[in-house]
Amino acid sequence: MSTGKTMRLDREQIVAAALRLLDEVGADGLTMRVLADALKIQAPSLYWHFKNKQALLEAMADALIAPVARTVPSGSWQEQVGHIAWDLRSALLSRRDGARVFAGTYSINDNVIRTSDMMIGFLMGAGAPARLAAWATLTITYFVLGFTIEEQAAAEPGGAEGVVLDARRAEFTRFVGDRYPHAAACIPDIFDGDQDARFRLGLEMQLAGLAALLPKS
Amino acid sequence: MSTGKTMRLDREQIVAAALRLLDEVGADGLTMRVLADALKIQAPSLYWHFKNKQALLEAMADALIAPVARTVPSGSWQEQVGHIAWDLRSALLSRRDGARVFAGTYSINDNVIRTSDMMIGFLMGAGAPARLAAWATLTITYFVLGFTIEEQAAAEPGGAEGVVLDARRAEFTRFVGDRYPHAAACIPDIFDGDQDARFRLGLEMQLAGLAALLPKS
DNA sequence: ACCTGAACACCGTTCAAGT
DNA sequence: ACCTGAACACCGTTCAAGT
Repeated sequence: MSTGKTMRLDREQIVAAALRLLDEVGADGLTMRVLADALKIQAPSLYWHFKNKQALLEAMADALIAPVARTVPSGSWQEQVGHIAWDLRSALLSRRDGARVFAGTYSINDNVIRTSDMMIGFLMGAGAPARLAAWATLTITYFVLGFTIEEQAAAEPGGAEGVVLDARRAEFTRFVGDRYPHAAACIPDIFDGDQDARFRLGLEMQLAGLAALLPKS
Repeated sequence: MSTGKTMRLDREQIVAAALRLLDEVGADGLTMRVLADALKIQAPSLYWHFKNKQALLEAMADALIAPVARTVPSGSWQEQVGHIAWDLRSALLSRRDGARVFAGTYSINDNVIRTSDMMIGFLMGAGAPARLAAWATLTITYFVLGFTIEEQAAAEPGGAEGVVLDARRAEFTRFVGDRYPHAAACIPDIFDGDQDARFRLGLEMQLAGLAALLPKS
């Protein structure tokens, strides 16, 4: 039970440690040596458990979204699909750089299939043919990933609150100058920090688009 | 005019060479040393022109989408926005790993602002308030990026045609087993290779969603 | 079965120095 | 102004060897 000195490691413990470490050092800081240090082993030992770093990252990605789509949400198909999308985003947000790590592996794992299967099922239940259900599921996933990667990038480092966001806003404003009036008019909205509201709007857009493509019943 | 031996380099030539090299070696193969070799200089020389590799990648990203939104498309706002989206995808497709390189920098550059400005303008012309125009532009950009990254990843290496796709299909099928009937029913559609048709559908979904969120006029 | 020590073939980057 | 040579502090990964 207590952390004995001669405890052998298994894959699960390594993945858990790697995810914990991710919060501390970020995706770029998570090297095999740093992870090995945290586990009090030598870096080559990790290669007994995982054939390479990519395999470790895939296991991390799998674990990251393990909580998603664990229960079957009720309500309209919009509520059901929306529920999974919110679930996925919050799973990715649960670790620093979670979305980047997840997208970087773009692996096929058990939890990703389970989640997709559920979303496809909801869409079919709404009357979508297989083709639309499959492709729309991909499209919605791209949206959630792209959104969350950017969200975490904007939040990034130890810097105080919105310091990164302010810097980017200044850079953006400088670039825009007075040459791009439409973009200039949107600066307050582009750098609005209410991520939940933005996500909700993007998701609404996906669901409304989907509704429009559903065959008339 | 001819390639003299003592020609000095400028940033533009380096970026052009880097993009050319990208097609040969891919994003992972594009190291500072390899690029320097191709330019017949030493790696540290590159740091006179670019403060680091990230800055070089940003210049590449800028150059990559320079052709996008070069003329003002006509037609309905759906056609206008759609035109930019297709333009963006084909610019990213023009180089191996183009979408990955572009997304990886997620830099603010002149061409990105020009493109966004145009799209925002079209949406405002369609009656969207600034907030919707800005956020929808981001959402559509996420879609194009996510889609094209996956598209290029599926096409990837020197392998014959659809060999990577077939391997992934086999892996996917194995994972699905008989536990996920909805996903299983979609396998032919998920691994359908007609990327243009998929892109068209995803784009239609974005535009239909957008239309639904536009204030009634 | 699980881990170490030593090494290989790389990276990006710096810096003094050359022309 | 532009480039080189040499070096630094890292990477991921391999492999024989230990227990």
